[in-house]
Amino acid sequence: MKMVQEETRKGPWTEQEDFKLVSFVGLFGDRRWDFVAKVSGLKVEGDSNRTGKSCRLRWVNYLHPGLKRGKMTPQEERLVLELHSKWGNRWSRIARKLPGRTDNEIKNYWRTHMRKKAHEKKGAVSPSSISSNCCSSSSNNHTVDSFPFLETGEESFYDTGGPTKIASAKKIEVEQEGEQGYSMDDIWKDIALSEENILKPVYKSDSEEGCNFICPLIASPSWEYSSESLWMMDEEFKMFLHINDQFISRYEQGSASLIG
DNA sequence: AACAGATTCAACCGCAAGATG
DNA sequence: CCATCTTGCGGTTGAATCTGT
Repeated sequence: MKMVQEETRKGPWTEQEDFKLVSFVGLFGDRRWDFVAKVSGLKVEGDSNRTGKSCRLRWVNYLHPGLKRGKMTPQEERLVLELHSKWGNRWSRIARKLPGRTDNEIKNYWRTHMRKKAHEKKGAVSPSSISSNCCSSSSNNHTVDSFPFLETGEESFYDTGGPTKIASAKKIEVEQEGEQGYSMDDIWKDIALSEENILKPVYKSDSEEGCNFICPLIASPSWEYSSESLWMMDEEFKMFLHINDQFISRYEQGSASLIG
């Protein structure tokens, strides 16, 4: 209810901010965060509501279409333990091995895990660390070896081009609690629709299953870095802003009708 | 039902590395 | 080569939520 103070912390992101960010990342790709923050209006000149850094974080940890939500599976837990024993606190590196999970999430998980472990140790001293710990429960038929993506290179899941690969490795289901009036799923759908109507993008029609991954608005790798065409000049850019306004007003309508 | 303590998770910060001019 | 800017990473914080009493 009561939101965070506005002194140093900018506080939680609003749905509208999310929508703006998603829209502009779709247009410009998930690089150049400072630029995205500025053109989306999230970062106001002089004021610094949402820095590029902040936008990136929000995208990576929450808005990225490939994100899994919900609890870690026993297999994932085991993998985290395994990799952490190998690499230590290299969270981003570990996260690359767990498609759909972010370094932040893993980091948080680890903290929780360590706390639990510390508690357990209080009761019983068990040197049997990682592999025998937490996840060796009955349901755990998978071993680390069963993760096919372990064999692949360390392509970052955050890469916009990544989800396609991830989708083929593992179907990701996004759990929606349903408590949000306008979930990210809805936003993505909405964007996809808007896109069809307005932008006529290059669309991967063969990717039904991975609709969480392959949002048509996400800049495809093929043009993401072609800087000359991408980083357009004023007039063209104004066009984009105009289009985005349409997105936002569409969103606001939808949101308002849900909120009441 | 009410409270306290524990847990979860989104967000921020500082720093370092890489990119760019 | 150097200065500046941007991005990414790991650590930390604190509000929200859950759980036990």
